[in-house]
Amino acid sequence: MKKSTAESPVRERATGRSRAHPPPKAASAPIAPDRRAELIEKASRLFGERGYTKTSMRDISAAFGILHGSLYHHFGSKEELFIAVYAAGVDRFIADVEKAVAPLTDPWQRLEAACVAHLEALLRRESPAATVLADWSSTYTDHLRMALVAERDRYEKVFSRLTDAVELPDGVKRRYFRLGLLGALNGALMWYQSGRDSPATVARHLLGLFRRKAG
Amino acid sequence: MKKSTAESPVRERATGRSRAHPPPKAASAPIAPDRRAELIEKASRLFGERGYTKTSMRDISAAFGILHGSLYHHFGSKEELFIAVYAAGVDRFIADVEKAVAPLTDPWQRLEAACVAHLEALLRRESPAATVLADWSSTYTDHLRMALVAERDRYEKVFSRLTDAVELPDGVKRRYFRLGLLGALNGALMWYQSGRDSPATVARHLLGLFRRKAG
Amino acid sequence: MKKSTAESPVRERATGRSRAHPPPKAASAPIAPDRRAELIEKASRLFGERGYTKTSMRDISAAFGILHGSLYHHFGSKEELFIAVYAAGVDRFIADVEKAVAPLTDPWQRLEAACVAHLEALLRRESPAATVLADWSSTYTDHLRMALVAERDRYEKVFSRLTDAVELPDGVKRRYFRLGLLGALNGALMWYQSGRDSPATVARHLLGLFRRKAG
Amino acid sequence: MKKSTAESPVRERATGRSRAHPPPKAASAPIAPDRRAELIEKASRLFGERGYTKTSMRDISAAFGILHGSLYHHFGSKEELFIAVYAAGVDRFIADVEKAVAPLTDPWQRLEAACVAHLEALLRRESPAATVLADWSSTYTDHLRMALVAERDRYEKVFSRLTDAVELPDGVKRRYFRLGLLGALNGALMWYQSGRDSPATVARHLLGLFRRKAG
DNA sequence: TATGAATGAGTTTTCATTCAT
DNA sequence: GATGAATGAAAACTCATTCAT
Repeated sequence: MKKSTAESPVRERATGRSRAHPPPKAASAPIAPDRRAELIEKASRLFGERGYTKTSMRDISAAFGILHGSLYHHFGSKEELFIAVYAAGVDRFIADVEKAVAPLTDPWQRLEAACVAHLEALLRRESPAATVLADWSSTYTDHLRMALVAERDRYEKVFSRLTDAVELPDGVKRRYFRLGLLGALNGALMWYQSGRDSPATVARHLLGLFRRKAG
Repeated sequence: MKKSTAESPVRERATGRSRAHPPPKAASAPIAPDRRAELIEKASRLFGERGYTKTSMRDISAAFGILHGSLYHHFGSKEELFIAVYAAGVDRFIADVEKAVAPLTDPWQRLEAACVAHLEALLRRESPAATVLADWSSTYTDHLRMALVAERDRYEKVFSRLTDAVELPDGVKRRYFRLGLLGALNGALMWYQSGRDSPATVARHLLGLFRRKAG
Repeated sequence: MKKSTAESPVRERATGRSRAHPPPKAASAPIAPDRRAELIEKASRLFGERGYTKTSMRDISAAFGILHGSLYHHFGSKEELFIAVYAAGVDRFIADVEKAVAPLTDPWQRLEAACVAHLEALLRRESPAATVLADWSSTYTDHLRMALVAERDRYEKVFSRLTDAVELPDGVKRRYFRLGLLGALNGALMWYQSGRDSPATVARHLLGLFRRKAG
Repeated sequence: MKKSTAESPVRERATGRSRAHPPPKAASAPIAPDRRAELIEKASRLFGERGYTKTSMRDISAAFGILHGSLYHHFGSKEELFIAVYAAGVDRFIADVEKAVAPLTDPWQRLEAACVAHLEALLRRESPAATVLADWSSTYTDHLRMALVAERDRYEKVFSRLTDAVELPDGVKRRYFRLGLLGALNGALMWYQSGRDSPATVARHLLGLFRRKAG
């Protein structure tokens, strides 16, 4: 729902069906505006909660109120669906991070905002992207894994720009700085318990561990 | 349950190799010396490579040279087997870390040695413990997850002792320091590529990111 | 049923090309010129290559550039479509044979020309008629099988006229002569390999096996 | 049943499990002497009647009185089962032909006996081998087709020996003689109607069409 | 005529588990 | 301890067909 309107040009690419001819009869048919997007949304939640293997096409179709055979009208395979879901999740991560960063100019402030946005999105656990950005289960097919890696890289590229802008002490390799930071954040998926510090606080604290006074 | 109390009996059973001097074995029967340990070893490798869901009892029994029905003479269920395997993996992690740390006295040196040992064990990927210390797939049953968490905690307790000994700047919470560090290390599971830096080098560099001159 | 009576109207509809001089088309509407014939053509090729069961309505509609639901505007069912396709194939077989035979008068020469035409059409494999004239898969419904038999008979009638005209030695039953000859020819579907003798050569040689000097 | 005892050494190869160690405890366990052979027998009949695609694993398991999942205890896949069934059928064809031929010495008499045995086995339709020796549906996977071709060749080799022994007029290629003859016989699968001539009579008549007085 | 969505019954296959021998 | 047979539930996927728009 949230995402069915306009707002992110990214989704166009993510869903794959870039709609060559927009519905000309706009006024007459308010029927299914974007069943597909809705479906991705629902599947997202399930995959996010139960993981890839333990979420069956039956589960998804049931949640969507159709028979499982009918799912294949929309997606050719479970993998295809998962990739779409994942891509949508990455889109959202990127959007969140970019929105958080936009108004700021100081590199460290921008990075901090990004970490907060990242951790919040991660712990919201609305999409498997959350999980998969962090965890690397051996559960996937090679084919699937490759598609997922591509998506993950898409996100990391966004993150790289932020870590690259920051000033670091001599001898610190940017690559390890970035990967270490992301690792530290993503680890929270395993140990974070709501009730204690907020995601934002945790994110700030974790980033603090990596930050030096002067350099 | 059985294993959550004492802390050592578990290891005995699980790995079968933690005892320096072999049991007297005088009066008792010369039964199966350690089929069980062998089984755990084989299962370990499979679970480690393919993950829990994608490793079937058939696969394991085949690797062990028996029929899948026969596995149930050794372990009551797949979960039970997995927990044993996982516990054995944790044992090994602990053993590795403790061995690496033993000859040293300086806290930071000890921690560094531990990080190196940890990352090496992790990337060796010989056991699912590796994966599961790091990744938190939603693949498991609640029951299973609880058992696994207990094991993970067993390991983290060992790690805590080392991070607790280290001197940190004011304002750094030890908990986040520990979790951040472990997260950074475990993240390598996703991005480490043999051929570039060695696990040891990576571990040292990552730890370096968390280290301050004075305090 | 529809097609079993008259014998020619079927062909008209099926192939759409059996008419030497184009229909006057004066008064009538210039509707879809022959979408239907085009469809049959496309379906023909698919059924011919993959067989009845392994060719799905999806495949056909895709080859035709429409959605599978839309196929049902043209044909009420898969069986109906297949029968039409098959009938068109038989039409073509008949046309080929008759064209080959037309200029000749000597009975054996006419039969030989027919055999050549038959085998060439068969091995071109452009239509399931090819296959089905020869193979009798148990794949079909009773209903379908009956319709197909009727079509096959239509073809065999043409062939009968040619074998009946030929002079045979005493004691040779014409029925077995005809069926044996057709069997020998159709068998080539299984073993013919392009690159060796041409279909025409093979046909002549096979017919030769059935031919006696005097009688 | 018929085939579960001894009689054909061929079957050993056909079923593929040549039984390394014969059951030592012969006297004690008369339980399932050859479930596998029984299964092949049942499957044979079904495949023979309905064809490969239209016979489901469900059908087979039902006919055998077990659940469909249990079939996979005996055969790894439908294709594997079909190949076993087919091989068993070819075995029987070979056995029939060889038995019929054994007491005779005159080449033409031997060939005639073989044709009779062949056609009788074919029209008995007890196994898909019957069908597939004759029909070459495009229904099969490449993998399956190859396995089947190998089996068919095994049979044709037996037949070749018989056609090779016979004296033929000059100019008749033995290859086409053999293939033409088999084609003529196999064609009967499509048109034979019990009630008219017996298979033996038909076979003799068809062979007669290929036979010359002197040379 | 065509589309897009859905149906419902079917397919093969996988797998943890049980149990008599 | 091990075997071999079977269970039963679930999985992903296919496909002919229908129908409102």
